[in-house]
Amino acid sequence: MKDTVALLKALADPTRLRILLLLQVRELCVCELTYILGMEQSRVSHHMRILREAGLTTDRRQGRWMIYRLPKRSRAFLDGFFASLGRARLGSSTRRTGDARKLESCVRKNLRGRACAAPPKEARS
Amino acid sequence: MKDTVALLKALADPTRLRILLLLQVRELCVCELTYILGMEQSRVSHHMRILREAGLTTDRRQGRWMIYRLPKRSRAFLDGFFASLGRARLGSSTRRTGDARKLESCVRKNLRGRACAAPPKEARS
DNA sequence: TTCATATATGAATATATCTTCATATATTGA
DNA sequence: TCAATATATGAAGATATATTCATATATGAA
Repeated sequence: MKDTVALLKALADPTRLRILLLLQVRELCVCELTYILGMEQSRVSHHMRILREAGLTTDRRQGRWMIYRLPKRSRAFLDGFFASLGRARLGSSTRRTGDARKLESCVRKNLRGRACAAPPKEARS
Repeated sequence: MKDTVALLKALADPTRLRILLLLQVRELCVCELTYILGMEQSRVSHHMRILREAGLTTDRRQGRWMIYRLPKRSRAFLDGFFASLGRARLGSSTRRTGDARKLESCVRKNLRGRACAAPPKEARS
């Protein structure tokens, strides 16, 4: 029960849901998430800690970047979990916030280590 | 997204999870829940308001009692939702807390209107 | 109407969670 | 080694949530 509540608390936050939806598409470093979410780096890191401690994500260091991803078990769990919520609830609203679009631009332009340092809440120049 | 987060917040609480698991078995009035959970009546009522506003429960008045139950849609939703969490997580721990046992004693002895008034955190005399 | 029971609710407090700021650590490259 | 970049983290402040206490409302029965 305690574990379940802890897991649900980790999931019951809009920022963390956004992060999980993004990680379903692709593994991401903190600076990419910072760029996509338009938030401060420390804020993102704090959320990543909560996700990690809930067992939802794993990370590995790659050079200066810390890469977060969904391990297989989380991926399977989240598929079922989001399905139980009704995927219409989440998928569409993600696109609405532009997360998906920004993620694509990270992928396309390989922004890691470049636009990452851009100030939050701004589009890249 | 906002709706989803609100729903998850309603679910991410141990007391409310206990209540939902109990309502999966049987509709219950507040005094029965107060007895089973061993909590103050106002505390239970506050939680019931949150569950109601999240659309998870409905209620009807029956005499002096307010009866809460899971409408069909919630029942279906919760089946899927709990399944996605892995039912081992919840079912067993509910029995451990004795909720199931106390619920049975409510059912068996038809305690509504009798043991309901018993002070919380005590077994009936 | 008056009393007892069942429930709801506002307000105060307690507690938990989130965000921000400052700063520490780790890595890379000059 | 020094500087720059990427990330983590402790602490303070801000905000949200939960609990308790007092009290209001509604019902049924005497």
